[in-house]
Amino acid sequence: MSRGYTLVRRTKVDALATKQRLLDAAEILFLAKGVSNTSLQDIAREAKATRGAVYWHFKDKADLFNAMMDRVTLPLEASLEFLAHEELAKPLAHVCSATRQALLRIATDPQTRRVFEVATLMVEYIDALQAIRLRHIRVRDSFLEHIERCLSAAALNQHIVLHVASTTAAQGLHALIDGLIQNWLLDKNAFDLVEVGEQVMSVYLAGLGLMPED
Amino acid sequence: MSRGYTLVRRTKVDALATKQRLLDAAEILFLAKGVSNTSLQDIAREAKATRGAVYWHFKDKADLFNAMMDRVTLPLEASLEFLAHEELAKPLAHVCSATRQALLRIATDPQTRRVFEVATLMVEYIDALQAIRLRHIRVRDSFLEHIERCLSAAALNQHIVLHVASTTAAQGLHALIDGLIQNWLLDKNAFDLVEVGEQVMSVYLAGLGLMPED
DNA sequence: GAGTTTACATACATTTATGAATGTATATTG
DNA sequence: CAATATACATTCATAAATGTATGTAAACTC
Repeated sequence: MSRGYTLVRRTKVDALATKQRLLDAAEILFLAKGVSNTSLQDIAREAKATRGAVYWHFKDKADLFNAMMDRVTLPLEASLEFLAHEELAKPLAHVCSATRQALLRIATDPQTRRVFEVATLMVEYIDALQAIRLRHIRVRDSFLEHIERCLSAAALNQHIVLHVASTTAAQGLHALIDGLIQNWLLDKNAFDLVEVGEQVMSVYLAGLGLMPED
Repeated sequence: MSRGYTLVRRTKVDALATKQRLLDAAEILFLAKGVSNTSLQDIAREAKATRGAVYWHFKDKADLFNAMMDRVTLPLEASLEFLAHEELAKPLAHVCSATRQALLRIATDPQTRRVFEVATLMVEYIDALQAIRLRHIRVRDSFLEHIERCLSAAALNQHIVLHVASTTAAQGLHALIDGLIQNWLLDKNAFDLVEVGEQVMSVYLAGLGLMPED
């Protein structure tokens, strides 16, 4: 039964564009209506495509979700990885500026903010999406390791002994930043993320007995 | 068409018991499969009832969800309210012990932990459930106010000036505890919630320039 | 330039959740 | 003790989402 198929010409570049449009649409809709409340139909429509396109590019919704996350988190992880291998003359200043960068990015880059907000507020950490929980844990752990090394190095540099175990110190710093981000996402008018972030972090570092390096 | 209805006797007490069983079932299933992935059918079955019972006691899933939250958070909020009106001879010790209590409760009381975990990881903050987001914000704000008053009072008592604005100081402390809880829920084997909580909090308070009161 | 693959669009079958409607036996009330 | 309300259980109709299967035209390959 041959009925009117609309003329199209799809090159590889077009296909990639379609894929990105689908991911863009997913971001928007996931944020607006929640992940499980958004159907693949919705996504296709928003991207001006059909479910056929969705199923061509992705196995299912979980796969699409993961791809959406990857688009933002993989670059972030890569830059973290880079930072981790950097030589650290001023480890403390390094942690501070890296954190500042992260907060600034979340506060100013719409895509990053969208995806973070989806990941923290608009998705359920069910089995089918366990990849994100595991990745979340993995990223956190490598982040913790990095912070811990920096704090230890800073303590050594400044000839002091941290007031608590370096692992604990790192966990606290991470919780502080993480908690701040979550709270900010919950209500963005409550405070200035970057400003407050810097201040409370220096409070915490002072509490550890560390002096600012700059 | 009169066909075998199973004999039952339902008194008001029974009805309340049924309602509680439904809420218990919801807690378990929401935690295991996520809120939106759990049907009212599932809940009824787990509670050894039918959807008829669910719709009798609750308007819909959102209503049931809110009732489940209320069962745990209303008592918590009440005790917070109580603390807020308490006379504060030792404001800092008070904040510390209240926080300790909270962490201990989350770490040891299964129901509290379940509901917190559902609220942070297993639910999407969609419009239909906006009540929880609003409540979350409301509870946080009253909590922040309380902390801020305590920190200001402590600073006054100790004749010092906080290193940052009291609002900011409170936001940091809250983010620290909140972030710690979230991280612990994400992976309970990563660290001891109560132990690490106490340590990082004292680090933070020291950073503010405050001495322990006890 | 014929064949194959790509990149979708469309159609179909199945499952599933929901809300409303209705049935009904017991409890409660006047 | 008769009437009514309670506390469900059952049934029904509908809507919606998913995955798969299939159609198809343009792009790519040799």
